[in-house]
Amino acid sequence: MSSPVVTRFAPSPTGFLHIGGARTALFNWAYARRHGGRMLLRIEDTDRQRSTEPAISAILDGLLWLGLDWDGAPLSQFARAARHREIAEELLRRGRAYRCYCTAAELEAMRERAAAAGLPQRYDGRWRDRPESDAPTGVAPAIRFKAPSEGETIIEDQVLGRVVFHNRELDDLIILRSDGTPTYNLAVVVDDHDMGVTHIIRGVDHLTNAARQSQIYEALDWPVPVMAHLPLIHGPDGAKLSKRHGALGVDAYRDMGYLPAAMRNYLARLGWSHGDDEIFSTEQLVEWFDLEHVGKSPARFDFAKLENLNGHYMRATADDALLAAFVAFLSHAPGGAAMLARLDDDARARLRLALPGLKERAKTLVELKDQAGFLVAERPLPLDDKARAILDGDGREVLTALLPVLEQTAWTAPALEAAVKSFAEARGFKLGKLAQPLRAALTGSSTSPGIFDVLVALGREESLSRLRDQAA
RNA sequence: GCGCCCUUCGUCUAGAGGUCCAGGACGCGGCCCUUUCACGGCUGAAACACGGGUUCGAUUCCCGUAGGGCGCACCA
Repeated sequence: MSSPVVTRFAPSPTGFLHIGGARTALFNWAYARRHGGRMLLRIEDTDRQRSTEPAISAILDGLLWLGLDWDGAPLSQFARAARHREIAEELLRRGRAYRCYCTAAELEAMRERAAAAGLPQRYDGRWRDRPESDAPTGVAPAIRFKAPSEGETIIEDQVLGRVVFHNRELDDLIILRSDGTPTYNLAVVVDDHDMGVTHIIRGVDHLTNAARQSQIYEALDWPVPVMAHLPLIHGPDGAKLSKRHGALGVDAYRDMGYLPAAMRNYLARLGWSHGDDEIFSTEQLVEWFDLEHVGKSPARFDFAKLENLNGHYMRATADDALLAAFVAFLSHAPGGAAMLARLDDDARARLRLALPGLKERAKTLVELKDQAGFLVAERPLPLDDKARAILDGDGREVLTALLPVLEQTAWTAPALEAAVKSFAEARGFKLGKLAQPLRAALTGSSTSPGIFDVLVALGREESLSRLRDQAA
């Protein structure tokens, strides 16, 4: 095989694709692409209670929106339960697993006793060496892995380095539930092996699992994949990411008006670096990505930086592409439908004209939407407080005087600018004194893009009639 | 509680024993540009958690301490 690297992203479909998962997927994706390998997708849906169909599509949609694709069809872990059971039996045959007849209540009591005594809460191995003849009747057994009780299990982690676990710290975990369904650690090992996964890149929350899984690989005489555990993403306060921070689905970021390219760039930079490079394309990411430069410490999610980066991408995106992205954004963004409904071909053409000026100051698509509102707003134009104050001042007077000048001017930005400038000079005004009421009357807002671009974008008739409305 | 992991400006990070009185980016302050807001340019404040070692020399290696995180389910 010429492309030996196989990575996988293995979310459990119990909710949306959150930001940490998105980054894990990105790293797996980048690593696979970097090495000309494949990234597989596996849905860890063995928990039938919590796994849902909507969650699966939310995750797939999230990946697609982010621009991350995978190789082959997504694999359902649940569908492979028979194979997992088969391997559990194999472990039993090899003497590396045993049946445990403990009841839930018994295990609970065991944990409570350990906690009360200040001891580690582990299974005490009471069925480990007990003969089957002791089996109580009427109790369906679970199958436990017979973990080595001495020595150490070592993970040569590509991010963390060598991590040593003392085997006495790791108890005999259940690999097959009493109802015959596999448990996470068994399923993961079997699937990763069967799928030919060579590199496991996931969050550090799986580090302990890595040790247990490594033991299972060894018991099966299977090669252990290369492992890399990524530090988690924290909230701005350093604590766990909560809903009010960034623990949102990627769809929430989409609705906040962030561009996928900016998200990719930001996420890649969170915990990974390539020297001092801050802004880089996805192609560069693929070219540069490595595990050596993934940091070991958790990173805090910083919206301010994401926003700044998004601004860069807004400006860097070609007008037509940005327009397309914006229209797509409107179709699902809160309040976007109303604007979309008013965005006929005519309005779209104006928007396209105004875009170069608009995108300079919009850091997100949401801001773009707000700032482009005047292009499709119904008349009479709603005015914000500041715009109203300007017009209620001497704004109307200025407009009235300026109107005839505009009516006689060629309708291009430079011509309009020249005309307004010479008018200002003749009157002894500062340009701002003219620009402010113009802007207020045309956009209903005191903060907006270049006023001459606005005039052009709106078109001669629309502009003049709006100005007449407000001057009257 | 037990185990494991982490620790450079407020934040993301560069740094792989001398090149570091620690560099970049975001954010923040100032100045410039400017009709507003942005953009851009210049500039300022801002960090090697603490304590021991090792070494001629530690941000960089080792050991503690403190702080933080993750894990400890018949969840994944």
